[in-house]
Amino acid sequence: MSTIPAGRQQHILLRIRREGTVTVSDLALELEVSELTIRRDLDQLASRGLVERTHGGATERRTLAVEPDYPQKAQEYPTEKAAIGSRVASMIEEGDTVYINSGSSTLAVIQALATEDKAITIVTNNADAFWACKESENIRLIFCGGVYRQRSHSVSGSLSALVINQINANKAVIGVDGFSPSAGLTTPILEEAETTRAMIEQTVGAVIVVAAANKIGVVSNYRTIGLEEVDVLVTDQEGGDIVSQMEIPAGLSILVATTTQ
Amino acid sequence: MSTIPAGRQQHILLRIRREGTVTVSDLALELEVSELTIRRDLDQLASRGLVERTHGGATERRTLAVEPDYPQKAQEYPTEKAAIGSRVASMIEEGDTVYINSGSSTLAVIQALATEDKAITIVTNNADAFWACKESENIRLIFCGGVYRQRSHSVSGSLSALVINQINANKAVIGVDGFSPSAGLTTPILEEAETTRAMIEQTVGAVIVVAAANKIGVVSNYRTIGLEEVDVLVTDQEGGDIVSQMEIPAGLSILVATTTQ
DNA sequence: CATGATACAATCAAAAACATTCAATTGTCA
DNA sequence: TGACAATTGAATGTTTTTGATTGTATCATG
Repeated sequence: MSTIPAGRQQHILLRIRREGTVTVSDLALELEVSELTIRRDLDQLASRGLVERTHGGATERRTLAVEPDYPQKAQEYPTEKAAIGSRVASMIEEGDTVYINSGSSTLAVIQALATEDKAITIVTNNADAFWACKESENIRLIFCGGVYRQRSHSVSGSLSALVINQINANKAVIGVDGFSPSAGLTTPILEEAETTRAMIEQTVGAVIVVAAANKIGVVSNYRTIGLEEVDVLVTDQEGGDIVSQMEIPAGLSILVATTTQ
Repeated sequence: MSTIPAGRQQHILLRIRREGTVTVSDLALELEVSELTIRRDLDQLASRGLVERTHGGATERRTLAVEPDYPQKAQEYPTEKAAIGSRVASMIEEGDTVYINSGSSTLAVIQALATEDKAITIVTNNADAFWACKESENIRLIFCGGVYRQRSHSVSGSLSALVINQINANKAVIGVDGFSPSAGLTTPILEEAETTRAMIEQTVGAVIVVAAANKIGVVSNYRTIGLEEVDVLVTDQEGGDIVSQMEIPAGLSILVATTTQ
């Protein structure tokens, strides 16, 4: 047992990390010093931001002081989107390189992939992908550069295309704001449309579109691609019903993700 | 048992690596020399950056050659870093385009800029910049593309350089893991060093380095640039004391950020 | 809301560790 | 052998750490 401050503090840190909290009196007994000394140790550790001081002891430091709180507003239909997400995730195999653009539906795909943690490469412009993949050891995450847009939590523009043009993927997961037989895939932001189009152009395999029911039949401002270039549409139960009454290209297959699985 | 200094110091290093901390008195007994000799050994090892000196002994040095475990390191010395952050932020003016690389110190700069919310453009590879700037209406945030590294919360590599080469900035805020008169600025990750160097090459104005005291005098694995290319070093009180005893280039000015403002 | 118990902050004196200086020892090279 | 540098340990005063003491703040009960 070290008798110097540094050794004591290291010991305290270990205990806090293992047990979550420690008390001054326990530590004083265990380390055979006065409680006053323990208090001074804890105060020092707290001033370095390594522990959080409490009355009578200390606790583990809460993660980051400011945690990103995006997910809330993005989750409008959480169960439906999660179902779509895991349905799409099941189509991605080990070794794949996948383009995934921005949007709450595609974020659900990233989250599903993150929990499965397969050895894949994700190329995305969705800024939320960072925290979604924070515990996925096997996922290689490549981020497009570009100008950040707060509203969509994503980057886009010519700088993004610069990066995308360097990378060929064998699958693309594309979220849209409008899915229509006549207008094709559409989004309300020009740069987003350009970035999405660049992704699809660099994809040699399946182009998978994810769209919940409230996007089906909708036409937004800017067109990315037509439905002819899409291989699969993954939607929810209600979306499937709407699509079944539409005229869609022959090569486009529809997958309905059921929430009760 | 070797009786020459080198052998003793080797032995000390082994013990520190195995046990985390060592005490002067233990080592003196074990190696059968006076405590004074042990202290001299530890001081030498510390000046080479191999151990961290403490009262009564020494501890493992965490900042050298080891990729930092981000969440742990992120908020060490929060007040000092916040002081450095706001000091640097005051040097950025409306209309500036600023390169900011990754690291906990530079994140503090971004946070300070985010609260001031001036009309500036930030170009960064730090993934935490997204949530840091989430309420800053006037800041234009451009993100470098590239491969994401979880440990440092940043992207780097050739894809980042691709984006950086398109953008000229008039200021650069650079965080480092090592600041040394002889070795210059150094970091433990090759790609980070390359990305940082690319940023500096694209900067026509002031290059501002931020480094807390525990980085001063430290040499890490990969060199980014020499001190001759740095215009300003912003550090904390303790760091200022250390730098004042170093030989630094004439063109490099030192700014000390005080916490008691 | 009062009250005892506990934890805390502030101050001070003793002990430990430290920096500094100087002399003694060792090893090396001319 | 003798000069020289490197290394080591002793002696000095200084700084840091520690625990005792005192009074104050906070907590958990009735």
